[in-house]
Amino acid sequence: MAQTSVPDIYAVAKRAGVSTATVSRVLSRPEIVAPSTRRKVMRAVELLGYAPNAAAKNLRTLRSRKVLVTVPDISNPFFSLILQGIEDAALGQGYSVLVGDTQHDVKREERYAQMLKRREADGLIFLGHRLPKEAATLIKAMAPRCAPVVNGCEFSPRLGVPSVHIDNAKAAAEAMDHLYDLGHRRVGAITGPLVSPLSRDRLRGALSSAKNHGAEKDCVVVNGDFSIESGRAGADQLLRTDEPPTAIFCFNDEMAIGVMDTAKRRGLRIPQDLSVAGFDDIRFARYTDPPLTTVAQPMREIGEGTVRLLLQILNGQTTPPESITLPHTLIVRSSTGPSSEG
Amino acid sequence: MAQTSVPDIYAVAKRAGVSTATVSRVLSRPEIVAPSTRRKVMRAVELLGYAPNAAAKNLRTLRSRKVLVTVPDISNPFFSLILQGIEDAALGQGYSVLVGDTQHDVKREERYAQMLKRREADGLIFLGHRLPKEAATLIKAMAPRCAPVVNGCEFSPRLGVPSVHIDNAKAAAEAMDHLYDLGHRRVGAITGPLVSPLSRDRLRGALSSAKNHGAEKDCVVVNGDFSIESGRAGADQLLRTDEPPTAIFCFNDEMAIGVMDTAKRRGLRIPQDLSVAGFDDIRFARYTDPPLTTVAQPMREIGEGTVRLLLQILNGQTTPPESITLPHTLIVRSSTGPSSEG
DNA sequence: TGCATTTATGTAATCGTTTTCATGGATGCG
DNA sequence: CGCATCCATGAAAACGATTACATAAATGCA
Repeated sequence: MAQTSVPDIYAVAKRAGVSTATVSRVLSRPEIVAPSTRRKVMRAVELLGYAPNAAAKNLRTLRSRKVLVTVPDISNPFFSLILQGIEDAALGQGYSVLVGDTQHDVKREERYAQMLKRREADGLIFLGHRLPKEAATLIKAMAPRCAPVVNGCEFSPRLGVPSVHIDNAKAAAEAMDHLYDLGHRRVGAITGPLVSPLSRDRLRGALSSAKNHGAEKDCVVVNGDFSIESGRAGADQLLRTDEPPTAIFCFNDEMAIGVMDTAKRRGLRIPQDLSVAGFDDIRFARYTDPPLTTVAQPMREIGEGTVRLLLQILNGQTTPPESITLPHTLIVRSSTGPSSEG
Repeated sequence: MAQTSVPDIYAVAKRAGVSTATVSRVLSRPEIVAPSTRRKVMRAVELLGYAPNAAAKNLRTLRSRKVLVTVPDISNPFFSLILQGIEDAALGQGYSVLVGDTQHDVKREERYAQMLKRREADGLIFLGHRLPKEAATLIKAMAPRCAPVVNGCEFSPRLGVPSVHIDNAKAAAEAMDHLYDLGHRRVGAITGPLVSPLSRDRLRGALSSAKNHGAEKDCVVVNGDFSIESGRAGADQLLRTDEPPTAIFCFNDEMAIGVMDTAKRRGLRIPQDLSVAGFDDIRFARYTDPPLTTVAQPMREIGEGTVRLLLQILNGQTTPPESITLPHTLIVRSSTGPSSEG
């Protein structure tokens, strides 16, 4: 009694009195079939509630119309905004997004990359700094920048993969310049993990600014890992010295939040006693107390850009795409102020 | 010269000197094939770098081993933590996650739900409050709670879909009780969109607490939409009255952040002049200034729970699963304090 | 009107697996 | 030793679409 089974293309063809080829054509290139048949078929499709089986289609066409995105930590607002940009752009192009939260774990990164080989996805966008081995193999087997693999945020020419990113060195230098311009001399910096090119670039930029201001000797760098906790630890380390810095530049906003928290607990006022700057401009940066001076990255645009690059590769009509550098902006709020030592 | 094409199961079979059936068996149920053959096959698999084509497998088995998750806004830390729980649990069970950021848009919700019909995914976990039409059809065609559709956060018996959630009414009541216990009498509440059962439940709980404390008349409710901005607007509305509330309970943490921001701008001290409580305990709640009193939800566990429910349905061995209510915790930090009017 | 094109449709091969069924050899048992 | 079972394997039929090729009808043009 109940028509339980899912209708297939044969059911539609039969119902419309045409062949399956025609049904397929109506659904994919309606313009090549006669209007009258088109209507017949469409009616049957609607009547039966038919939708083509994705697996069959993928098998036949050898494409999945899916993009795999590996992200170090979805719950990190920085990454989730990029992801949103990716998802949005992908949807617009008829692709859907498979996400892999790698939790910074190599094993998981590799596991997800395997999905490429299974043709579970047509391409990979990875947001970490490590290129999975599986992807590396794929790349070596193809012309440079022709493998369907794209990076977001990290830029490293060695990887042989196009990426979308900002000029991290320049951005970091601008943040430091801002602190020096306010009259600070002893400036601390809390980095991210230095295995990532992104952190190294920022460090390079920060140090070059210090040098430009003749303050290299007074610039002390401690390593962090982008967590609030490590911002705290870094602040403790920097502030317990005899001549503590009067300003601290953190390589992301979370660490800056940790720094402010620790500084306040130590009775320091921000920015009067300590200026703090961050990086990323996550949504909450403007609601910290005081609002955080930080470098804004165009997260959504980074995400959208990676999709654009990937599709260029997948459609493969043009020459292999170049990496894209997007503009950043230093946003001065009230967590930074003139040095009280001036 | 270059062995460019991807190896298929025939290549492996040939190389190992067995049939494709055997290769398939080695890969899916190794224990049923003789150890010697198993080794031969595995060697060939590794040599050729073979991985079974997902589309072919899906087509043959009629399962995709994918879960579709629609989330109103990935960049919202509340949802992204749930998503992380989902992703984690799914990976553990050999499923991967297709994410759909719906941006609260019905069109997009429907569009994603279509993927179920295409068998792009085996099941749907939706985190909003609306059940997509496509899913509703599916549900009606099956026994109650047997369709592969599960909800997270929202509980509404009417939907006919199991869900994982906390007891929102009780949680809201506890938050309000806490304020009344501190001696507050004029308490404001800023709700979420009242179309969602979750907000309605919280409102019910909040009002019942007010009633229990004989403070119904002094409880004023304004509507918000879970954004920081709406928290600000709500605060303005509540605070510009003649006898403003001495405490405000917000239905999420973002709005609480907005409220604190506005209150400070108006020169109020928190908690001395105004107590503020939130809901969710997002990561930043403990780093606001002062740290936010809020109701903690077990986001990861909610995510994991939805996967468990969904897999129960998909494996369909047991009876259809019941909804799950997880425990919440009121976390008292320093954004709430005794009423100064006491 | 007759022939060359064009247009609309159908037939059937194909995508790469899994799995049913059949089969031959090895094993267990009296 | 002979028969019943069991085990390991292979041959071939699905799974549900797309599309190259063939063909018949419609059209254009002289």
